[in-house]
Amino acid sequence: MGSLTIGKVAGLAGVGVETIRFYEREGLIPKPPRKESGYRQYPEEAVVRIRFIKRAKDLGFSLKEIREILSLRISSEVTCEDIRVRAEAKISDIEKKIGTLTKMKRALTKLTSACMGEVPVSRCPILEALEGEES
Amino acid sequence: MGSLTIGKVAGLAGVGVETIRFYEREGLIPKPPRKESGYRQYPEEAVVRIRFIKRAKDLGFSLKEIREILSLRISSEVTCEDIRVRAEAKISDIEKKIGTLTKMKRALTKLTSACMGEVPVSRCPILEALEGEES
DNA sequence: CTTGACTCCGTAGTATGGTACGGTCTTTAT
DNA sequence: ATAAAGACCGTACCATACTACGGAGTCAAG
Repeated sequence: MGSLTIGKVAGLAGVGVETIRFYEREGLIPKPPRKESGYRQYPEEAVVRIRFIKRAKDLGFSLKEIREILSLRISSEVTCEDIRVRAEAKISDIEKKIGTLTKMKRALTKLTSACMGEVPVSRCPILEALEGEES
Repeated sequence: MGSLTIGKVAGLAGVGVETIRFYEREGLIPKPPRKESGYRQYPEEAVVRIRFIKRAKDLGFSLKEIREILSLRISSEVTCEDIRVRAEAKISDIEKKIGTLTKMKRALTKLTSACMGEVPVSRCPILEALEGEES
């Protein structure tokens, strides 16, 4: 108990076994301890971590960025100042994404109301909603 | 005037010329009219559309999904009902993304406060903040 | 009226993020 | 005790989204 095989972790996290081995090679998850047989033994936390990776990927973060985000933790090797600066940079990335998504949502909502017959649409509201933006 | 070369569009949209030709092949942007020489002539709207594609990509939408979003417009070929249904599905995707980003942001903010010396952090707040979630 | 920057096209190559294969060893359920 | 299911490994393959190449034609500034 308190230790899962790779297949269990994969099932719980909703990914394939090969994906977990891939993430291990890529340094996104720590190498777990092994049994004498060589089988990997994961703590339950591994599931949480893999689910996090999955979500972050859906949000447009690359594995490289995710690795960076995951490495943001307090340790003796990095200064707090350094962590703060990097975390703040990620926060601002995230805020930008939220802002753009909010605009897209408003545009789509406008489209649905137009479809309810409330407004005649001359141009594409999806494109209009994002006009005049700097990336 | 009112018509741009592919290079101009690329510059204004912040992508390469080859990317635009690629998007055209993939059906993400309409085929523009040509001069007798064969040169593409883009309306200024093309820039807006390409910038939209760029942003949507950053937010984790695939080109396939972006093509779908961009095809959501009122025309004689699709019923309003159909558009409404598809737009609402996209809206709910977007809301989910916003929700997850908001959680990530809160987690990172917590991390920065911890770094300001306010709280001692025992476990990783980034992972904790997303615990117990279903995708 | 030349010359350098830009366009055309098809095809090939690259980076990212997996996914599959296949042969061998381990675990587990009957 | 045995067989099916699952794990091990390296390597190869795949889809997505570009990016580069090369040879030829076009445009526009001096």
